[in-house]
Amino acid sequence: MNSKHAIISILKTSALISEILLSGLKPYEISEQQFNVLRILRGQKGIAANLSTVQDRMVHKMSNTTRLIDKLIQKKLVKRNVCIENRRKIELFITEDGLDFLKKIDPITDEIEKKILSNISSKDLNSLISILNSIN
Amino acid sequence: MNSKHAIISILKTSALISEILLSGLKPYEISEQQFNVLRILRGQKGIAANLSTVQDRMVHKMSNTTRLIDKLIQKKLVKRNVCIENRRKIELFITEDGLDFLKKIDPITDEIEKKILSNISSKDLNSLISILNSIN
DNA sequence: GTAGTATATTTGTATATACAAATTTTGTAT
DNA sequence: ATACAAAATTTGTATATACAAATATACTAC
Repeated sequence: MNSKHAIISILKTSALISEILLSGLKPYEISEQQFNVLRILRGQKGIAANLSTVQDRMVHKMSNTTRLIDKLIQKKLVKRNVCIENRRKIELFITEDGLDFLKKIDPITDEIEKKILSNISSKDLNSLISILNSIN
Repeated sequence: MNSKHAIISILKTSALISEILLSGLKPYEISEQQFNVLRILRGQKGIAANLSTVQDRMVHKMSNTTRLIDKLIQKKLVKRNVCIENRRKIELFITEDGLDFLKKIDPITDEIEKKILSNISSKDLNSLISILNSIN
């Protein structure tokens, strides 16, 4: 009974957050997934990431990360090299343009995220995080 | 700081749940959204639902519910009539086939949902639900 | 009743995602 | 070395979703 409620609450809340975030990203012409990948690459702090690493860390494990990254490369936000030690792998980096781009968007998403959670006490926020983390 | 963690936890948990549910639905060749609409129509208990009503209740407010419902009609799981009092509106019903179909899938999703949340105490489950509901 | 506006849904088209098969490279056993 | 299997990514194709414009009907004021 309750599990059904919980599941629906999680899915609905997530969909709501995605919609709000997406509308914030829209003026910048970047999709939620592209934005997500860009932040993963920034998190690497200069260390190369393979495609499969990126895929593992993505929120949505999608089946076509190659083409998603193609888009980011077209926009010059990401660079792609073939890995020398293992030519099957590729190495992905965020570019300077990519870092600048994120810096521009950071305050917007920060504000959206705070606003969405503004009703929640910080105690509840911590409970929420720990309960959710015990699901994964 | 914490809001970012919470947001990511919600999005990731939701994506995980969707993936697991989707893999459970796959043998039945129905998408998560189609399944969602079907359950909304069942919830109407025989009362007609308009397209816009369905859209409002959907987890993901998508822009093309017409074609999603076309698929359900092709499969004979849903019926569509033009509303007589207001010919702009349409009336949607779940069919007997649709009800049978859901009855077949219910135990599967029930089990998946329980399994996903099996680590969570019922006290935590209630906290989770109430915190999430205060976001929407 | 006509014009203008609002409502509800549908359609055209572009983009995104899913799935399976193909490609390229590497590792392993013989 | 050769054949075979595994790993990492890419590509072809089908389906799903997003967005804007179009259609159809109803409502309102004049």
